[in-house]
Amino acid sequence: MNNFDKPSVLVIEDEAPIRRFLKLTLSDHGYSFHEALNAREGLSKIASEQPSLVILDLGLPDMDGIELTREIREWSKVPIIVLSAREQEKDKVLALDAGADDYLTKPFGVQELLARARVAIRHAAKSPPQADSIVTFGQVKIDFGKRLVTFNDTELHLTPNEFKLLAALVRHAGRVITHTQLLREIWGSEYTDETHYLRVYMAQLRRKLETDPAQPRHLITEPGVGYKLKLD
Amino acid sequence: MNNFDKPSVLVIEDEAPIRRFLKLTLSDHGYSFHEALNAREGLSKIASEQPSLVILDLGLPDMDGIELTREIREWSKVPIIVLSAREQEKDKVLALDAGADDYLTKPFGVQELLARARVAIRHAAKSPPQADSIVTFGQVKIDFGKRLVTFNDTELHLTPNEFKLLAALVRHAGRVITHTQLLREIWGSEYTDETHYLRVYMAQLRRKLETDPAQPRHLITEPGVGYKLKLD
DNA sequence: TTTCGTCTTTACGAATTCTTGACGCTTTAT
DNA sequence: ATAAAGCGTCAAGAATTCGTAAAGACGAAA
Repeated sequence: MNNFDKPSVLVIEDEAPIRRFLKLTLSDHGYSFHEALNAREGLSKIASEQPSLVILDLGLPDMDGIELTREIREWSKVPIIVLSAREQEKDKVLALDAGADDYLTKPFGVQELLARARVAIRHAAKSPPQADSIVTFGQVKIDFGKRLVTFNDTELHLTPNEFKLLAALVRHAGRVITHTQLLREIWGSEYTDETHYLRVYMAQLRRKLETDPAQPRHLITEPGVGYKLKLD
Repeated sequence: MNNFDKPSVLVIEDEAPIRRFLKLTLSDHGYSFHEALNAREGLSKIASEQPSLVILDLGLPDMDGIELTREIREWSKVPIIVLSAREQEKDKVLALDAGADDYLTKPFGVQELLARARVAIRHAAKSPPQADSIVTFGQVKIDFGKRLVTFNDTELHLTPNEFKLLAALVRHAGRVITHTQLLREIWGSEYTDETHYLRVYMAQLRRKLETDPAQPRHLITEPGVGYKLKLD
């Protein structure tokens, strides 16, 4: 659902090693990662994070995984991939019929999981020709699905870094994001000291998106801390 | 697609015993059954029978199953479940990225196959009906049914790769598609670094489809990201 | 075998984007 | 008040990415 730039995955898994493993592989492959340690937390995070995919371990402490699948399906269409140690056919049939979209037996291969994740997300993207997630502020409109930004309804061009920065700001709209956090999200964690980059790119964004770049109304500096995007 | 009475399944499989076995089980479980013994026959029966699901064996005599999957996906969204004796992860990834919706290793359980068939058909039921097979932009007209492209009403010839690239662009018309995504859809997931392929084929497409190839109005470059097709 | 069409690979100039440093302004600390 | 630090702006050179043509590789058909 979160159409900004990266697809996001919610992993519901109580075993820490597998969770860590999934976090690494998924983050490495361009997914933003969220986690829940039990069914209850999983349900609430599906609602709050709106992930584009749920990966769900059947053996959770507080609720049967099949039951959880059914609960999710009562109100959400988010793709679900079930992981399980159980290889019996009966389990697979139950999970799939409960509403799961795929079923993988542990141990599974990373590449296969990633490929099946792509299939699940591809399905979801095609389903209802859902409206793109569009964010507006001032005279600016951002269509993340089309990667299109308009100012006063005239299309304008953003470079990759400009767009990534804008996306990061939108992702955390309304709140302050620290320099470190922004640099990590856009350039990677080796660049957390290059606050210089932010100054240059914020200036470029303001020049393109603000009516008066010298008096920004939306791309706000939080001195000594970071930046924030004011919507409205 | 045949939503009226029974869902129909097309099995593309050269080994007679498996074919017979599938025929029995599927018929027993309320599916109407069609069969094809090779890839060529499979392609033509998908067009003529419009099945609601294709079950496809990778080891066909006349064409690589992965390639067949990709060919089907150029013009059809019918759900595809791949059967294979090969359990290697690489094969699964290739098939799934080529457009298959699921992958089962032989020997497989009947109940599991049936459950996965239900999932596939459930997905298809949710997605919107087949997209229009004729697309126009500028002076270009594309008829996907006939695999025919005209410029100013004069027919012009596209090579297989040119056509695949164009089809991928049309499939995502209006939005930016990343290099990785295009390469994955056209050449497969092992080619995601060969961005130079895109450059030469985009150039060839522009030469054939744009009035002024140096100033493209429809086949647009998004520097550092990918390409997009602007209709209108 | 040759021929033909297509695909793959290479090379290089052109275009775009990124990085870097300089400079001046403002705010904060001393 | 002065110094120091943080910020905004600009622009030049570096680095990357693109477009294009053309040559070699490959396979199918004659």
